[in-house]
Amino acid sequence: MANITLPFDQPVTSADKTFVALRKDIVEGNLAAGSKLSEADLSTKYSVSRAVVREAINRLESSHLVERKANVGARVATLTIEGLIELYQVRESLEGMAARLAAKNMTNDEIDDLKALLSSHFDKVKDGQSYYQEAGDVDFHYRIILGSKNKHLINMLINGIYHLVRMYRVQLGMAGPRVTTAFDEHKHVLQAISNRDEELAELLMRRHILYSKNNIEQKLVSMQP
Amino acid sequence: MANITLPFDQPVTSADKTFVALRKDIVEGNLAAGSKLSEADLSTKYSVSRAVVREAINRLESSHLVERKANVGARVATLTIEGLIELYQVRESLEGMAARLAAKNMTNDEIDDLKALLSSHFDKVKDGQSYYQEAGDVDFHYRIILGSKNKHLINMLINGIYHLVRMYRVQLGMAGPRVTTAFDEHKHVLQAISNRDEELAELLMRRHILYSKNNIEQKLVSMQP
DNA sequence: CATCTTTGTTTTGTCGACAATTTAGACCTC
DNA sequence: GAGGTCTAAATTGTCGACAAAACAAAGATG
Repeated sequence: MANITLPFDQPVTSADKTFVALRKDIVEGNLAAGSKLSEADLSTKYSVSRAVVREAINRLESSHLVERKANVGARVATLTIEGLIELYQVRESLEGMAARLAAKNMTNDEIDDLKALLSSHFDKVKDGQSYYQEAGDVDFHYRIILGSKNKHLINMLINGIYHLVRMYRVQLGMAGPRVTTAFDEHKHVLQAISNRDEELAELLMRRHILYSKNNIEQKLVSMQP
Repeated sequence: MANITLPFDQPVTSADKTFVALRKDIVEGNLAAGSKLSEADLSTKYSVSRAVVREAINRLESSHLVERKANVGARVATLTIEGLIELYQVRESLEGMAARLAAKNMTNDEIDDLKALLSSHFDKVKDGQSYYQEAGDVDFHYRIILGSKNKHLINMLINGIYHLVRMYRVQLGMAGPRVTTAFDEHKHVLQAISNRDEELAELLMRRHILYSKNNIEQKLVSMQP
């Protein structure tokens, strides 16, 4: 079986660090959505040369977090409802495939681990700790994506789309309920994977993401007319 | 022939041109798969500074055409059967979604245009001109991808995956038949889109790509044991 | 003989300066 | 006052030089 090169390479070079720092500031809204990114300003702000800022911005562009025009400059991506919908369409497609491949390629050990993780989530949900907002959900999806063992898929989702999703979540404040239902959905997806039912795993994952999209969309239109 | 050069911004800056030139040389095999990309060498070869070569390489990395390690350098992507399979899995997922969205979002005019294009293909196939190898197929898929009207999807496929697919096609010599069957598959996809049947459009597109993958895979294992 | 260290070379990473382009505002024309 | 043209400022693009890290070859040590 093809073994995957490790997913979490940590930042080593200066451009790496600036990239990560910038990404964090963008995702968390310290750099406002839609605002201009002046290379000179960022250069002084992060205490590095303009060259490394440029390289960082280039990578941010590949992550869909900034948009760039030749001879004009870069702007932080703007957040719109249409954009969110488009993003979730891509997610539905890719993560559905990830679930399908996970049903085929995850080892039994990996599946067992994931079951343990999910049941630890269940304990916390049961105890009334309404955690699950973020970390738990992300962790579950992460493992399935990695379980697909598909290099392109992993890279696109984890280095690409994922951070943009988080940017939407953070800045539009998706705390929301949907805790217990989402938990059940996760359980069913994992059950399908455990049964090696590729078709069902994909179907359930797609529905899970679709529900999630509808939920968020509904919230947004209700508070922003 | 309606060989449309697409509504994508053409290279303007020097780094853009170098990026396009490098991409071409990689896709067509002038720079061997797996070979090392020395910044200094490329700098002299393309008569630009090392800075622009670096920027071009960075973009090539986002296109999955080169792999890069910090403090070590960049290598042209290597072509393997596993890699090809993974690539087609992603294609199946994304282009399936593109077809679904095209069934929803393409205008009637766009659909009519595509019908005209396809019937012009039919004439050529009927006349025995075994064209269709490349341009026709690509053109058809392109239009559906664009018809999805999904920015992320379009960008991922056209700026990303697409060139890697072409690299595989060129370097592994996929001329192959599969002309008439592929043509029929295109016809049926378009029919579903015309009927605004999203579900069927996605299903048929996924099958079309899956068949294509199986076809290529079969060829590869027969000539490479 | 194998292994580790050292040292010199090559390659990548980072920097500051200059060139080219865009942008903003003053000025002119009608 | 609207519109256009020109100049000046600011910003991005490109370059060559230096710093730091990886690589390779020779020598030292057990």
